[in-house]
Amino acid sequence: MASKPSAAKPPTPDEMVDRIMRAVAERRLPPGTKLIEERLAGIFKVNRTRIRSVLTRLAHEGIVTLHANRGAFVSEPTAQQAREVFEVRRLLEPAIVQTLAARADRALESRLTCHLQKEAEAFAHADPRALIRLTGEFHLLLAELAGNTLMLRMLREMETLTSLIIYLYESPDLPACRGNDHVAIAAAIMEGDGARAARLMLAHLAEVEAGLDMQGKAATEFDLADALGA
Amino acid sequence: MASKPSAAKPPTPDEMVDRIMRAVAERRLPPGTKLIEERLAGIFKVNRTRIRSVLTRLAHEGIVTLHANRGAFVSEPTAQQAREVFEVRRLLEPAIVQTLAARADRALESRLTCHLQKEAEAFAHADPRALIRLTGEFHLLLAELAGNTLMLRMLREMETLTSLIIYLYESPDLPACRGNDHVAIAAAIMEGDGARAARLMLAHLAEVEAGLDMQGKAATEFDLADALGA
DNA sequence: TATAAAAAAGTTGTCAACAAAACTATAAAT
DNA sequence: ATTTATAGTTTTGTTGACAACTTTTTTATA
Repeated sequence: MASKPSAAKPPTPDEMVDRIMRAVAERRLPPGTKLIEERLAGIFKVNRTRIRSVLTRLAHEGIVTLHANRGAFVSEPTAQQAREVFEVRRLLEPAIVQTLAARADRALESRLTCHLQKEAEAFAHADPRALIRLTGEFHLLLAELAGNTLMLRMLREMETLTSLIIYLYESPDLPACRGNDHVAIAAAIMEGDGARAARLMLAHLAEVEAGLDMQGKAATEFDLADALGA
Repeated sequence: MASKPSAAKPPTPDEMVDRIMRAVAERRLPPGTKLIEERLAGIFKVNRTRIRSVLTRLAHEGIVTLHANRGAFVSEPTAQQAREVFEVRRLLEPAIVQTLAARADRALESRLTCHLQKEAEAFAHADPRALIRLTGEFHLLLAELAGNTLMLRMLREMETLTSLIIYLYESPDLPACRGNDHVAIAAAIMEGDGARAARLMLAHLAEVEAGLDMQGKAATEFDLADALGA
């Protein structure tokens, strides 16, 4: 009876941010989607003012783009922005796994194996939405286990951006991290081999980035701008 | 006549964010300061609604902390948060200078030498406020020159946090980067010696962090919490 | 039919007033 | 003298209305 009351409690701003971020990460809100304030207010049963602050926050994280007098849209990262995201991730995430390998214990192992099992299940059940979410959350789990909340926050943001980037630039192959990269990285961590874990993570990120085609869409946008400016 | 009209144009949200961030970085707004919405609205000649969104943004960057029904305060980073900031900076900034060293050219050199000259002048004129600002801006200049806007944004945020951290935890010696570290780093960059530049930057950050005393204040806070919880 | 102007609808930006909560000062009581 | 209760003040949180701007639809004209 209490599972889904029609008149639900109003969600906190954090919950709304999370739900929108998740929707973006799971690609239920593709890049370019317009986010109408009143519509969202209706969905969350909340005043427009609240939505406004939520959109401000999302815009600050780059997940949403605000156009003056025109509203909020799910961001469409440019190729340049995409490269920047991967550049930062290549600096942070290898360091994270190296740290984790140095202090690998039972609790950490169980968290990792538990997550990898979920990924395997999603793959086995051919549940692409869950798989997309889980492959992203693997990276966040590592950051969380490393215990640096600042870094976790930054990576959460970049992970969502990465989801948009993959949506925009990936060749049709669906899953971002489809190989067994995650398994190999986790194994290196649990064996305490930090250097190998870091190397594998770097290669993993490079592979994902290499799987993108950053010419197509971004190029047309630039051409358009040039054409109008000339 | 147009230099400072009493009825000035209303500043944009970005300008207000910048001005508050700068005031925090220059320590005119010390940690713990309460930021009263109506007061700010009066100062900027702007509606309270605008101030509200500005404070939301600053809170999202961690420079300001929001307490429900109690308002906005300039953040007082904990020792834990301080360590996290330096951990991330140690990962990003050496990489930045390494990149710069690889593509050092005339334009880059002139930007660097120009900035170092300003630092020297501020030091010579014994202008601590300018010196504090400039030492912080040196790190931002490097990020800007590296051309990664995402990283620049992150470092801007962390630089301001660092200013708060130094205020809270540094032993009485004033300037954060008082040595000639910046000069040495810039020299290594301009000589194209990326490895040395990275090593110097890492040492520089470690030195600044080592100059902090993260026991005192944070310890009392934790003790208080423990005492009340027991 | 195609193009351009004009009207209508929809959405965002701004504001001021009100409600709720927290803080301060004063007074009463132990 | 210290604590507790109470009233008053300040500040934040919320709401609804309206103005300004965009987009869409309709209408008029070539």
